[in-house]
Amino acid sequence: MIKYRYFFGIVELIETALKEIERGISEIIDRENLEKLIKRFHETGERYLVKAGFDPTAPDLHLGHTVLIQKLATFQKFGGKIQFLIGNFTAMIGDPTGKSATRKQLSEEEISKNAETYREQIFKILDRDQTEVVFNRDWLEPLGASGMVALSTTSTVARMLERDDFEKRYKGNSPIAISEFIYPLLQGYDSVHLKSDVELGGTDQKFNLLMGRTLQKTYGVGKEQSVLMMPILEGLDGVQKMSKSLGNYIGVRENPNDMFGKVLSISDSLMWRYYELLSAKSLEEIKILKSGVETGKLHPKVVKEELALEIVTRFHSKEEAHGAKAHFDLVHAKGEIPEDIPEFEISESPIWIAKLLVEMKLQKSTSEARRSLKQGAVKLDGKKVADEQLKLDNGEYILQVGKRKFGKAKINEAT
RNA sequence: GGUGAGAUACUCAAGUGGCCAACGAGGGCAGACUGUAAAUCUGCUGGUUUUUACCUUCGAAGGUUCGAAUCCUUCUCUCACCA
Repeated sequence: MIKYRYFFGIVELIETALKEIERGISEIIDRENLEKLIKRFHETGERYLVKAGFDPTAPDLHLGHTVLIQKLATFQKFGGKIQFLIGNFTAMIGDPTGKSATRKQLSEEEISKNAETYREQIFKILDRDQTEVVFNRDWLEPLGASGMVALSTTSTVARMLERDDFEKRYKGNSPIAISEFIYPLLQGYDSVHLKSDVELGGTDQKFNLLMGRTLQKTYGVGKEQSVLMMPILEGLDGVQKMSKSLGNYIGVRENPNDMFGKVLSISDSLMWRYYELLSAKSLEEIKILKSGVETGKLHPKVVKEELALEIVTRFHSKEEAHGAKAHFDLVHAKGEIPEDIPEFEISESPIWIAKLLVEMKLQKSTSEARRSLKQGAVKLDGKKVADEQLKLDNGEYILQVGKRKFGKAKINEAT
């Protein structure tokens, strides 16, 4: 970046940086501060500190997280040094944001295990040299009870109740744990300790992010962080946010076939949202695709496939992405049976088909299996099963429930 | 600490002695139509080696009754108001 200094004026450089950084964001607080930081970088080469925190509440990162991580990568290009904060302390409390109920607490082992995988995964996107991975237990634990009390005097219950989700729960007679009040304070204190210049988070984090500014002021850090909020990526259902606990997510470590299939299963309208927040394509290119679909020149499915290819390529490889597409076409478009379906050895013969489906984990209970059979949702070797009393003898069979659940059964009577 | 209200299936929410495995809505699953999209229509949505039957569920444990999600007692938890 620096070398272009000789060709462009500094004002243009700052403008370019800001434009890139602001692409797709939902809100920025204290933009002037950010501008100053970028300017300082260009003049002196001094980097500014950009913090983003993640609570290791599940073992894998998903595409929702990568929206933020990609923005961090953008910051790295424009003079930001990333403070990648793993909330191994705050995860024990559970962020109350957006929740309608108190979160379950996680055990220490779970948290540290999850934290480790986070650390591995982020460097698929981030530059290692400009990233510092920090754990908030390192300073929150030593804070101790007295430090906590001091910290909690900086805010009031009334202030906490300003928050929508708390207010709703409070009015709706749902419980709010005291620890949940502590959460924003701790997150804010992280910014005090790290002396962050910028903090990045989801829009739903606004309250917590602003707490960082407030506390930096209260504790006399000498600066107040700019706050950049990213929109929340909707999950596969298109309604609720992508989240591990809701199960509507695409994990970055999922295999290419699943990843591809999941992207293709999102609705057409949601596809544009994913393009906006996840694609490396420029806004211009996306606009062209969109108008192509609107005028009927492009089939939406083709456009969606392109998105799926891009995403799979990012986390795997180009070859694997095309392999996944081929697999998808074979299985779904042509209605054929995939080759890598789970196999089960069954040692009971003859076995009632409903029971077999449960053994193969294609159905949860024989009652459920029975219902599926009645509805004609079960296929045996590609043919619909009409007889719900059917029993199968020794042999190999391919079972299918609905469109997506497959399994191969090897029935061998125990001798 | 006192008083009052409440706890029903994945979620919300009916049901106040038998017609209750429990209305309805959302969600989910499946079928039709499609592009494994959306929208729409239809069916299902506690369990059981077999289902016009049986078993277990309405915060927990006891009790009354031929019979309880419904009545009584105790307990646990939540909320509100008061202090």
